[in-house]
Amino acid sequence: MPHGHASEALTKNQALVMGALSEATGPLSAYTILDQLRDDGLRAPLQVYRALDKLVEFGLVHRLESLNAFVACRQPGCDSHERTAFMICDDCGSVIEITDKALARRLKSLAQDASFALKKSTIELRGLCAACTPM
Amino acid sequence: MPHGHASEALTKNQALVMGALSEATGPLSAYTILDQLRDDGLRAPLQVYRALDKLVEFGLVHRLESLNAFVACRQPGCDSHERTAFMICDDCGSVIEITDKALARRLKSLAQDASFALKKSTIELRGLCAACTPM
DNA sequence: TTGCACACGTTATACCGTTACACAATCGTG
DNA sequence: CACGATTGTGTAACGGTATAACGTGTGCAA
Repeated sequence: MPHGHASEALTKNQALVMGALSEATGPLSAYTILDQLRDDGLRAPLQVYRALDKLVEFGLVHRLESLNAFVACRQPGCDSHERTAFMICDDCGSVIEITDKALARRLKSLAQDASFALKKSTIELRGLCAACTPM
Repeated sequence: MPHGHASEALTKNQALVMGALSEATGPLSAYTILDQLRDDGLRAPLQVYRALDKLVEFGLVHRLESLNAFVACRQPGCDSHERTAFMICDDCGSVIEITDKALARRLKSLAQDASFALKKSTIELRGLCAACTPM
């Protein structure tokens, strides 16, 4: 199996959760995932949360803090997973995932100015996507 | 009749919740606030959440999405409340509140590039503050 | 073999937030 | 003033989010 994270050998539960997120068009909550996977043998929240923890760790899934939900990573390279920004449409729920070097630089610089050892950035922009913006 | 900002005439519950947050050294969860205010007559979560909603609306309090907690706004001017960034120490829980024009500009620009009508930015940086960073 | 690391399964519980309903105070306008 | 509209309040019940504390099984390395 080629390159990096994306080819981790996932366990059964991890694969099930990853599958649910990959097929979804938008973010899913852990409990929504659980409901979708009951027929596949998942019975308890913890089974989903454990899988999600690993998938986030592998860089395959992002957690959206402002939604308490999760999305599959859509980035090609999937690097800079810790500096990804999201635009979340309050109307249709769609999520745009972006990584921007200038933004990352600015955050890094701000952290340095404050002597803050930056580990992870949560950047979630709320508003209306192009399709949902009235003309 | 909201216009001032910082000197709003708060209702009783709002003042109680604001007081709890102002005295705290760090973020408080809604339930922690409730516990602290039981002796002052607050009995139910909703009383706290209603006050918090208003305080956030007034710009006196920030919600930290990645903590599910709330902090009193420490900014002098308290403008640009929708574009504030936070550095949250994973060790001691302290919160540094900053607003940065360059950062705000970059986010606005990214949103424009995506035709995204930006309403609110959630920017929460996790890591270690200066005091908690090993030398 | 023994110990360790890790995934898994289950129950119970804690924590976060809202819905629904009812009542009181306030305020603007006719 | 009287009326309705708005806003704040109080309570109970509930639903959504996440973890604690058990215990099991497996693979692997010392």
